[in-house]
Amino acid sequence: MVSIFITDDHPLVLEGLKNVLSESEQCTVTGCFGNAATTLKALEVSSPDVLLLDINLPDMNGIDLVKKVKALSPQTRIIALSVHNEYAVINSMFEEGADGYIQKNAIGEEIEQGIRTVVQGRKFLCSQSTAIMKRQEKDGLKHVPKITRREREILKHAAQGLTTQQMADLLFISPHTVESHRKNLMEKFEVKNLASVIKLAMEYGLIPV
Amino acid sequence: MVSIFITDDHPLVLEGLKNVLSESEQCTVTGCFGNAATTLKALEVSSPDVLLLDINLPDMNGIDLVKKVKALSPQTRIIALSVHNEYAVINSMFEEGADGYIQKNAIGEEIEQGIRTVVQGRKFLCSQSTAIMKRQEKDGLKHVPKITRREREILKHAAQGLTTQQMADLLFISPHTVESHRKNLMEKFEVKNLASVIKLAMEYGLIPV
DNA sequence: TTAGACATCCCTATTATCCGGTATTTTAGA
DNA sequence: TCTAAAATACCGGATAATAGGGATGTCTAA
Repeated sequence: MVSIFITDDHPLVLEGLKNVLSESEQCTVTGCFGNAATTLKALEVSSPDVLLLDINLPDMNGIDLVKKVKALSPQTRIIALSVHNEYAVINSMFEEGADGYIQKNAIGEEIEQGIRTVVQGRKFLCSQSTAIMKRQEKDGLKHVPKITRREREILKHAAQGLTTQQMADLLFISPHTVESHRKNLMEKFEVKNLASVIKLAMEYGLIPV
Repeated sequence: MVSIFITDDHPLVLEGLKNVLSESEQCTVTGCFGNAATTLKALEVSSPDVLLLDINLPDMNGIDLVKKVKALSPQTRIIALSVHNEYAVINSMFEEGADGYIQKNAIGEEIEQGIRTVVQGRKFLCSQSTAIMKRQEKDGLKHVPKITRREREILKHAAQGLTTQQMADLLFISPHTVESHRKNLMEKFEVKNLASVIKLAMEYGLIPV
């Protein structure tokens, strides 16, 4: 019997997952959580075989969460669930220790198949994500950029429409410094202007809404 | 007995909704759809009492879809489902004829409550959205801006990082024209630079991923 | 058929952004 | 612990975007 934790902030998805898995003979859902904090707390006391993990939770970003989960419970296989389907996100997830990646618009059977695959110690990708991985191997970012605290701050304010001068005044630093951070952001995202940085950062869930 | 159509591109959510509603004595799900096209086709031949409608479908934006549904089946009450929770989106939905708005992280009971409310001819808002509506009444946009085809095109290319000159070359128009469209976009979104236009447009689902 | 929206084009300041650097302070690894 | 790397901060010149005007032909829905 495969024990399973499910973490998702949408009760409806949680309901759907429980429903799908209840039909399976080999699985048993031993825990359901709505955010990162309760999931991590639960992992301190018990380790399921598989964790179905929504990587767009309100209280932590997916990459950091996967890392923490692996540290707490190394033997637990992690299947990342996401509405997004981007090469960089998928790649980063696997680098951090995820064992599977399934898009949320996948059908129930793929979830079961994913669970079977990861408990055997193999990696799993849903069909749509497999397609993306094949197609986008050349263009686009390879990973979700790791940005610093200060850069995240600049990013947030820039997305709100603040100018360099306004950010400088707000953070008590020189406008040149703000420009420097912005430049680094553009380099990390491999684009030529801040508008596309913001687009990518939003797709990657790096800008809190 | 209240007949219900459900439209959502995530099978798991569909599963969760069906599950929640199957427990209710008064409701019966008479149709499930995964996109706008099949939903509209079904509405041509039958009209449910209530349509639970995900407004972030792959093939049509929510505002246009609600308008089309109302035109096809005026007596059907529409409850919009969305992961987003923005004043402008909610407001625009109601203007287009929606009867309810429920965030996808709502619990099952709120869905049932919403259905009961709209069949009585009243409007329904889930608790989180009610909070947003109260809080953000003053600042921010009142509606999702209606943008033209050309503006949408400029928006898309700008989000990809193209400069004015590059867009002009691509679309065989003068750079002045591109600047004009961009200026109009900033006016419609009531912001002072294109970066925040892109942020808002993404939040509103106006930029195809 | 006629107003209104749309798409197009133009001008001039002003301002912000982008780019190529460098310097100082933290952080983390050997 | 010491050192290398990363993060943070700063500068000046070139380029691009924004503000705030205005104008014209076309298409479209009332």
